[in-house]
Amino acid sequence: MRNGNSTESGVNPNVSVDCVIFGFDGEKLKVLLIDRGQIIEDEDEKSYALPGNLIHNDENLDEAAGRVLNELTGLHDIYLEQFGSFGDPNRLTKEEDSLWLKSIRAQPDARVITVAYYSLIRADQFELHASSFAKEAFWHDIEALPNLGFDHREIIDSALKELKFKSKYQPLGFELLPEKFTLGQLQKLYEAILNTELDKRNFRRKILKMSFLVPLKEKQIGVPHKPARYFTFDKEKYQNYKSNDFYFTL
Amino acid sequence: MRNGNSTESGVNPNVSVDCVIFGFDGEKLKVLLIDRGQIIEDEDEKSYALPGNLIHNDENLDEAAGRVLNELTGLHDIYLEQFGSFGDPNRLTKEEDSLWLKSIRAQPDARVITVAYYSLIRADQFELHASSFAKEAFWHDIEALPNLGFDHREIIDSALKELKFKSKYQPLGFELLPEKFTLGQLQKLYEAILNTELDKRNFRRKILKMSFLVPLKEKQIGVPHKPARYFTFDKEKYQNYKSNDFYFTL
DNA sequence: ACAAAAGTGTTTAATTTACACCCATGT
DNA sequence: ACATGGGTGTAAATTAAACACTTTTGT
Repeated sequence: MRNGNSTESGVNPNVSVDCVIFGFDGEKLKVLLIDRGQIIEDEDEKSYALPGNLIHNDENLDEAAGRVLNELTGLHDIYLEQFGSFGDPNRLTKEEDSLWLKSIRAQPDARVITVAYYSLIRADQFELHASSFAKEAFWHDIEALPNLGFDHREIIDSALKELKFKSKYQPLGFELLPEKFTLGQLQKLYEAILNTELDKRNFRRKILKMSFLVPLKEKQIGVPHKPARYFTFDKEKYQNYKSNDFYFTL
Repeated sequence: MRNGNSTESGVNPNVSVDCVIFGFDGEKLKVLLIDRGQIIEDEDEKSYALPGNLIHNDENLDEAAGRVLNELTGLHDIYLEQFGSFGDPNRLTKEEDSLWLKSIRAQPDARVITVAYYSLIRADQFELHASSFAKEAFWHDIEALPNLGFDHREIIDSALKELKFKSKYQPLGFELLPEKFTLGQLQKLYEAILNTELDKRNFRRKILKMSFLVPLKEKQIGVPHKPARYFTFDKEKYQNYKSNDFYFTL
């Protein structure tokens, strides 16, 4: 069967990483996709992909994920969490995908298993700069995803499931949130992830009881309503919370 | 750097699977290890390993894990759950490990990332039959592990963490338990995993309220105390429970 | 008769849920 | 003045925690 010989120096032909970057714009959840710049005869057939690529032999998996994400989208210093590996032997066999692989890979038919990572960032706080084989990097609504290459739909579904799970069973990490935020924004984020509405008073009470949110003096300015107080994470207390396992009812 | 060329037909030189099989003997948690049969000058330096090996190019990861586990230990039809991938470039560089790899692998210096699986079974309900490069397969107490090759210590720690987490946040699956069991046995299992003592009455009330445990007519026989009723899982109700996410306070 | 684990309820404390009004700001 | 989201408390229902005695069997 298909198998990998190494010709690209230091690139491992059989192992890739893929990044599912969730973005929150204050209202809705998005995913970061790339356009591989293929020219397709039938426009409706156009497909997009997650930022991902083969690993190098001298880097570990986390490093590879960070590097690949940076190379394709310009994002850097994003906390990435591994959530699964996908290795169906047929995951690369869509017609379009294999054409595309032929155009960029030394061994386009090699068996590839991919290690998948996810993160959650503020969509509007990071600039995207597509490069390498990414013609464009852009946010797409998490509902109604476009055609995706490979098994990337499945990978996104799996990442979303993981994100939902994690958000209920442990607090969203400071890694995943902007330095300062209002409780309203935080609630909207949880609502977007869990796809439900939450009671404002109960939400605030519970999230504050955990006491790793610290109020800042700063408040919103220029908003056409009572300005909300900003909060930030106390990383130490947050770590304590994370190590004692606990549950979280919103 | 080290990189894989394929010479073993169909074997992928860069991707392996490792299985952390937890066994419960009614009292304590064990892990299934293999003896690779190395002759070591200094007996104290002897090291063991998890059952694991390279994948084939025509099988998916779950299949590979099942196959490899069977080849090395004789276990078959064990439900295996993927919980992480390990890919430090230096994970294969212990002196003894690389000697051993030279003796069994076509490309002993290839970069290998491993996809790890775990399971939990009754230690006394399965017969072990070591074969392939496993000279012996045996249960070892989870406390005080012996020297282990590669990064297998780290992989076991990670699996145990996952098992603890899962056991608190969703019920242990029927996949992981014998067909019939008493509530006392089930409680002992939870106590072994969580490494705590639980209140008998509270435990029974809570676990029964979930109602996927169904009482059988059958009771223990030959025990020198009041015989306990056997229970079994109702798989349908259990699946419902699993899909609605929920929490579980023991 | 004794040892050993099975089986069973109640009381108290903590947590969760549902719910409505005033406040500060920009336009 | 009005529209917008911020901010706040309480009562009722549910859930969690602590705790002790009787039962059934084998030896």
